[in-house]
Amino acid sequence: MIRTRFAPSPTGYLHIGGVRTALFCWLFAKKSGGKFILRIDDTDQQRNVEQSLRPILDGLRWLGIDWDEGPEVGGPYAPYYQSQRLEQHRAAVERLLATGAAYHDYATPEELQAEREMAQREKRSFVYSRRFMAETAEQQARFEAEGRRPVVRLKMPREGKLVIDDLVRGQVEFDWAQEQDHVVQRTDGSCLYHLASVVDDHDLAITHVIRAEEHLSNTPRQVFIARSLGYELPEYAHLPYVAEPGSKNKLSKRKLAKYLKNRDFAQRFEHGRKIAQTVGLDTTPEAFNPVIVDFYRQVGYLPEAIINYLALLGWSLDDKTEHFTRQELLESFSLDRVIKSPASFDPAKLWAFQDRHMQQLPIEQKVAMVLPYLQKAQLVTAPPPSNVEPKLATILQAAGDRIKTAGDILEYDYFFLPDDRLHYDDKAFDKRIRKADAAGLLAKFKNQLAAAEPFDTETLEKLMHEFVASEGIKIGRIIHAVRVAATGRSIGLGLFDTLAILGKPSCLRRIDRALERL
RNA sequence: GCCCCCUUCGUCUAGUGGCCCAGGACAUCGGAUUCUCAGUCCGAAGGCAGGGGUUCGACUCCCCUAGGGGGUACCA
Repeated sequence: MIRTRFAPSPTGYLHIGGVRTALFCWLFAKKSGGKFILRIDDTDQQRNVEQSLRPILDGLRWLGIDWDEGPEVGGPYAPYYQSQRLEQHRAAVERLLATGAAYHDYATPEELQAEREMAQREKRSFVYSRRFMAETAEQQARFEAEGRRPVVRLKMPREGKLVIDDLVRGQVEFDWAQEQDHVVQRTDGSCLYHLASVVDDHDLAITHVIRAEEHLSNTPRQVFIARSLGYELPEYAHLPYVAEPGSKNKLSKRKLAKYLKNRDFAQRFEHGRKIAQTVGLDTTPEAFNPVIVDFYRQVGYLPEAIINYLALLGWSLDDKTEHFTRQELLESFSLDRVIKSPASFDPAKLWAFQDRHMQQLPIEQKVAMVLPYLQKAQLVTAPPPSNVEPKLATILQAAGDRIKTAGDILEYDYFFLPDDRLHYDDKAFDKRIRKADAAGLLAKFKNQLAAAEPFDTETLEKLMHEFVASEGIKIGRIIHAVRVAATGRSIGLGLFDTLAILGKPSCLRRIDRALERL
């Protein structure tokens, strides 16, 4: 049984790169009927773990990356919080000490630093002299008499090689002599991450450690710990990290300002910000940032699109397949087709996936996605009046692929605004009505509309063509004017759909209002 | 400094010695279609980091250089 884990720290947000790692772990486990475990590495978090974890848990759930064991779902290997496993970590350190794989060290930081600098000056790698190593009680007593306090260090091998068969990188070799005698337990008795991680992975029966490549260099010390503890080694797979748009630096939440200089990034951000603001969300970089998964949830992206995009960020099936459902991913994913080099996050490409997945979404589901945005913008009450959902379905039908994220519905607020609260875009009004000298035509066309029966798309289209023919004008002269009069804007859905959805009374009132405005 | 990893169009990638004067996708730029917008269709431009080998033949194998990343913490 394959068991993989994702082990986030409770940082308060779910990073897009972290999601990619979680996704690969999830896919790998699930495709073979294994288990995906969520473990919380909260050893250095003092407070508010619950609160800092919330966005991570919610984000993963929203994306459909569900965990078989972990917070809120429990499991046979509980607890799944690293902070609740301290006893096991300490016990492991004791065993390391007992078998001679680790020792008490009484060197001061300054003494160590001096050795390090010496090594650097001599252009060789630093290896601790073990001058303050204490392996017996007598040695310990002597150092303690000098007022020194110990840490526990690994007694790493000083010869030979370690060969790791990494599932994405192939064979990677390390010289043991290059490794440090890393600290595993601090003076205050607390344990360090690598020790805790190895012990927890073993205790949770993790078979495959799939994680970011920043841990590749850390693997030797972890292998040493695991071996010394008599553990069977897990398989390792080190994933490349997700890089910034247009560079190979690691994607970072803190560099939003820099990323916004990238045109695509800025466009997607602006699009999202407009939506977030109209529904009253916090749009500070802390809360609203395209590097964080919440951004996409708030703007109304589809989890399926994000999953599809992220899966292809560092993995591919072949030279042409790009569109994957979750099920298809589960069927075709494999670690050996994971790329070794970092991949830049490209918001424009994510957008293209969003567009495609949205186009394929059935109307009823779009209605359900979009409705909350109208409610948050106070254009529709909650629960909605009975006519709203059918109306929304019609709008979405007419909108076709113009609505690319759920929040885009807010572009069409004019379908929900009372006629007397319709806002006119001044530029559009000026150009298409005032300068176009369209008042007379509008008034005439309004009379035609008043007589239209039934008031549906086909009838209105026919009406318009007859009108244009009888007036001997180009259709452009009237059609844009009508659009601006009815919606306040110069762009939108097909005009006849728009008018039909608005209904006759609204259309007439809005044209009147536009004429009065002149 | 030392160790490890990585390097194909702007970006994501296909490519495991001849199928490649390198294929697809996003983005870009043209053109067509439409009442605007979105889309759709057609087309264009754009790349094997550099240098040495090996080979009849190299994007593919080897070496070197350069660039990027990670580790080298009583961080995770």
